[in-house]
Amino acid sequence: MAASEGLSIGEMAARTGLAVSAIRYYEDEGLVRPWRNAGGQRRFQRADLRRLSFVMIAQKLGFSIAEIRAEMADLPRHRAPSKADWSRISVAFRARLEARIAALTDLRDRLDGCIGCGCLSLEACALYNPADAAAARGTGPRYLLGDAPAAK
Amino acid sequence: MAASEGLSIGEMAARTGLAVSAIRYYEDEGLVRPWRNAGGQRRFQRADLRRLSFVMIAQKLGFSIAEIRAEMADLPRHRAPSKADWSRISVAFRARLEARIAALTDLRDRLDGCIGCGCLSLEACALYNPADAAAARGTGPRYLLGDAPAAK
DNA sequence: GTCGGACCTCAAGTGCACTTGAGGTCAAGG
DNA sequence: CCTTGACCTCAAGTGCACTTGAGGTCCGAC
Repeated sequence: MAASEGLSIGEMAARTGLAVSAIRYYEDEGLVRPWRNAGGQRRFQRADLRRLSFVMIAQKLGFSIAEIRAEMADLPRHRAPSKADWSRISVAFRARLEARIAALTDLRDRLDGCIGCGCLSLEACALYNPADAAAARGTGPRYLLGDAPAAK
Repeated sequence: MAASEGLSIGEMAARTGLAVSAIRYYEDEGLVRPWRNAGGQRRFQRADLRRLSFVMIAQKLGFSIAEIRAEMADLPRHRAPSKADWSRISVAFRARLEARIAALTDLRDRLDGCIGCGCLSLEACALYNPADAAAARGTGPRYLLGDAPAAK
């Protein structure tokens, strides 16, 4: 039971609540980088629990995998991230979060004056202009609240 | 140019900023119900501009088509909805919106104490429990912030 | 040593919200 | 009357975030 043993994918799944298949998918997406044991099975660092947790939270907040990958790019690849590393991420993340909350609140405040009144015939309503920008972004489901998905 | 002429799908697209194909899709989904002219082309009421606008805003807020359909179910099907109809919807909608904002704010407040500290090893962190509920909901992309998709 | 469960890969399927394409019909201006 | 562009239907494709399945390997307990 040396510290170098690492956690199996099943243990990771049990501890995070993620499906095993989801964790493998996240590996494909570059969000975690387990090593392999002699038999070819994945072994995870304890710190990877945090990485996956971060992924889960960010997902819940509406960030795409690409965005999350970008957000986590600042974490050290091969060593367990320190408390300071996570704090740095947290600051950037919090800013995005604040922006999202502000956008929602703003929308809510305009909604009262907008949906109830006659301006929903649009042309003049400030609510739609941001939507137009999103509409120009091609196929697939749109990203929420106008945040551009992080490229590549 | 009698009032009974109605708007073509192209006009609707131009006025809402939606793609023509998206409007047809929304019809398939039951979000608008245009009638057909002699030649089989769709004709829309002016009030449908509002319906589509509502769809666009709700989409931006992260509601699924099914949820939006449920939300709009209270609107009169065959007559142009009155200001009172829209206000009713708006109230319900605003409540969902408030809940979403509250969830985000709450999450943000916990994030500071959570991501920066050691608790992201989870097991005890209040952030994950809601996520577990979402994980039980089967295939496909998860809905944001724990709102259940409207059934049917 | 053998058995079952956990693990592996790779390909294909799923759900949502659309878009694109093929192959045609309709309507308004010249 | 004829053309051109807007419109029609229906089937298939797309991107994201996964899951499911087939077919096989590994490992820990008995």
